[in-house]
Amino acid sequence: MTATLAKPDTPGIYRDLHQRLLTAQFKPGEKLKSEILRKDYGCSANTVREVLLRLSAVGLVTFEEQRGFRATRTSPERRHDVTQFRILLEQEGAVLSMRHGGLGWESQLAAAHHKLRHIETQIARSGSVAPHMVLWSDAEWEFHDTLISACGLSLLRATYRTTYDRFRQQMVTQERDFGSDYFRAIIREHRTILDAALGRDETACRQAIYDHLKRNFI
Amino acid sequence: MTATLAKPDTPGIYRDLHQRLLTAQFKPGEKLKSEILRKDYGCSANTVREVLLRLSAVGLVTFEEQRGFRATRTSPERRHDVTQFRILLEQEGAVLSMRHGGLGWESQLAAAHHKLRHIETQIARSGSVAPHMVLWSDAEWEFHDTLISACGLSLLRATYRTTYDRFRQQMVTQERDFGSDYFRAIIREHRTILDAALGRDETACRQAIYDHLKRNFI
DNA sequence: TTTTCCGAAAATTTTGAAATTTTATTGAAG
DNA sequence: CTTCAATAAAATTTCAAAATTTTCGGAAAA
Repeated sequence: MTATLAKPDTPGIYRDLHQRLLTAQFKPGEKLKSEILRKDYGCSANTVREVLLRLSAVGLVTFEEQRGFRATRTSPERRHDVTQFRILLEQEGAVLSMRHGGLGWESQLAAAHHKLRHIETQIARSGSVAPHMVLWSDAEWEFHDTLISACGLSLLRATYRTTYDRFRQQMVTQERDFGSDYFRAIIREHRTILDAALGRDETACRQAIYDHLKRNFI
Repeated sequence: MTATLAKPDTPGIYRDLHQRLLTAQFKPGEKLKSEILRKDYGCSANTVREVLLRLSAVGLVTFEEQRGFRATRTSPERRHDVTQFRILLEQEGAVLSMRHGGLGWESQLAAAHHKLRHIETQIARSGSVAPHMVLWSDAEWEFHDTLISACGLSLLRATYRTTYDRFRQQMVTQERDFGSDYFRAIIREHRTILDAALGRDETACRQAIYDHLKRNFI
């Protein structure tokens, strides 16, 4: 994979490393040596350093002065932390969206949910996630992002983005059963969130978001 | 000021620039040219770049691909955004602290408030903030940070730190009356927050935090 | 007058290598 | 056999300069 990029294209290197970190192509805590990555991408060590510095800004990479970069470690504590914070941001963002969002928001949310549901149904039927993984990832993100998109706070939304990515990074290494049953449950949960949001039921929406994510820290 | 630092000490440069950004020593939107800063600190352009990259990660500096760095702009919209987000994080953090915090937390909060109150009283008496500015800044931060310190979510606390700094950056440029009346009001507000927190009154605490910050976006 | 297009100057990004620091290895002493 | 120090190797950080891109100014065309 990791196609050798034509020219020292920093944004491209960033995207590629970002993707690799979110799909567990580095073991948690694994050292990210600029010398190695330099060869992977055919650029200088400094360019790699710059990208790693940016990735450490969003928490996917851990930086320690004078001792380089590592893929951020995973642990039950981190998973708990990132999950709880994600719940908090998503709940508050969703509630604000329900207050401020208009018909446009409702439509976008319904659209995002429709697409997500379609993909998840396919996965549940086929029983295997792998061939749909990228598609599903994008659709899942779009649904959750749309949910909070009308909150009116760009900082909340930006923080949610990085938190969502950290969440993914923590979970992708977790070996769990992603079979049909899992996805059938997920489908129900997304539907419940959608209904609560469109019904402007704040308490129900908070609960639905919690229920959707609680399996990740119990 | 900006003492010429002995050796290429990146953390020191970071702290100094951080401080300068929070005390409005750069105009909002002002270009931060590595060539200039390079001479200020007697280091290479690359070291400056690295520091600016890190500052852009916490939002104090704005980075645009191929067109360098600027002190983050201020605007009514940004002030609104950062204030609302700060309120949200502080309210949630405080409520969680009130649920999880024990006697240790109560003591620390009381201590932080005592120190803050002492400094604010001096300022209100003397009528001028300037000579106490650094002291007050530190004490104010410590009080608000302690308030949320028992929330149990390190990500919330870390996000609050950067949000608090962004808030400061947005506000320092605002020419307002920081006379005795202002500080007498602030003293009351901090006291109200303290009482609500120690009394474990979640609704009152939420309200007190809101009242403390609402002047910044109305 | 306004717009567009060149070329010069300025600024940013990237490089390759030197300087510094950390980590690993080896061997002597307890 | 373990502990510690000295040294060698490896990795990170910094530098100064080259390569690239943007910005600025003025002339030509509309």
